[in-house]
Amino acid sequence: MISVEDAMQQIKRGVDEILVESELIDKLARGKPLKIKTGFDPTAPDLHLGHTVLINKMRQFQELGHHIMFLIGDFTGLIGDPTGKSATRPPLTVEQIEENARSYKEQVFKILDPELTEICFNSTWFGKKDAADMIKLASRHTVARMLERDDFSKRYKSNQPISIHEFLYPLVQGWDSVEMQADVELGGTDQKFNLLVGRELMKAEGMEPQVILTMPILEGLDGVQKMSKSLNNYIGIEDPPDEMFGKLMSISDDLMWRYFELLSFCPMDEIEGFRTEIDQGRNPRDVKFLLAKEIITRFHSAEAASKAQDDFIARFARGATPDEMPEVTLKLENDMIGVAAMLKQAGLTSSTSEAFRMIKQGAVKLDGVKVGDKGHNLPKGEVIVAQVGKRKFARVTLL
RNA sequence: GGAGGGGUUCCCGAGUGGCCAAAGGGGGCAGACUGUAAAUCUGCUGGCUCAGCCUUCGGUGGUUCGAAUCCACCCCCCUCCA
Repeated sequence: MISVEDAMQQIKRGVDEILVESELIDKLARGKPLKIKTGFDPTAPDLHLGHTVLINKMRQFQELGHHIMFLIGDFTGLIGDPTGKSATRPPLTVEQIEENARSYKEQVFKILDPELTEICFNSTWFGKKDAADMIKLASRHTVARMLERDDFSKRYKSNQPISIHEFLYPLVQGWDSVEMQADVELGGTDQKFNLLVGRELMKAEGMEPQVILTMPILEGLDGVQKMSKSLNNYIGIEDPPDEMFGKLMSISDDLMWRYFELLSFCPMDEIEGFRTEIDQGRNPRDVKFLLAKEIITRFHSAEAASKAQDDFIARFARGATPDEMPEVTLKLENDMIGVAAMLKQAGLTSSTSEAFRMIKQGAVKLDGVKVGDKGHNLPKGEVIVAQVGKRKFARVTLL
């Protein structure tokens, strides 16, 4: 086993905050595997790289020999998560939760070692609690303390409603730590309050409190807002290799360093070496290649990563059309079809109007030749490669 | 329960009878420049059989030659009071 100092140095990578650091050092110094808890919603997991920041940290602990406890909050899921007051989420059924858990494993085990990961469900202990137990749990915390939480206090001050049961969620999450006897709980920075409640409850139970370790929320492809599906600035871990490659290449150089720190397993001193090389004239693009390949290797394979890079170079560095693209067959009603109608039907533009606009802007190419005439017609029987912008292609057969 | 304010195109937000498919900003898309970078600049940003036509301004009816704009009723949201 490596020294406590070395372990700490690795653990600190990318971390936002460790509370309390000295306690973590003490725990590590005992030389026994620590119980590392991380909780996830039981909602349908469609993980993107932002989620993997946390999972990567779990893996790191795993590599350091600690015991990973992957908690699925199915009990809370059965009630329905109230966060986000605009829409009350429908409670999940037991079947849905089981399905989601299966899906979680499939995705998460691309990073974690299944042999060394324990999957837990908080319904195991909360399912047995009755109303009196819950009231007792509720009595463990005060309203004033709850209002310390930033989003609660903001809502309270601005007269936004806060449902009573929302106060119960931090307590439920905290109690999970008691049941699991967690040594460390990992979470996003937005979870800090909830994680601290876990410490309080453990202390009240006479246990040694968990150390909490928060990870930053990863910025999306725009480099500013958090990575999320709804902002469409994400890279899904199930994205195809070419798409992952393209998305990773499109991030800014600044963001690349951030991604290296939080998404790569490459040692920090090596990453610092890349910085030096770029300062000395190395093309940042080539370093970005390394990042893209590492990530695609993780979620697909080394072969897929190499191929994605080759395709990328062929397509963008040399301007070739990709050899794999959607095949579309259109059945024509007449002998001819207008370009705009064809683009829409082939799914390359969302409407005919948009197709006209794209043509006007010089974004449309057929077999590599720019289309200038928006009234251009194509005869039946043609097979052409249609392109809109730099990235959208389709091989269209007109029947 | 009472008093007041508001619902406009993806979002924010102007517009208070015709010049409004609707200012401005954001976002998005495209083009130039590149490393498909970022930043910057330019253009576009409801739909269609696209120099023309059709449908939009919470909903339904009405006034008018003509309504996002005026009237009636309804629905929803917010603020203050209880």
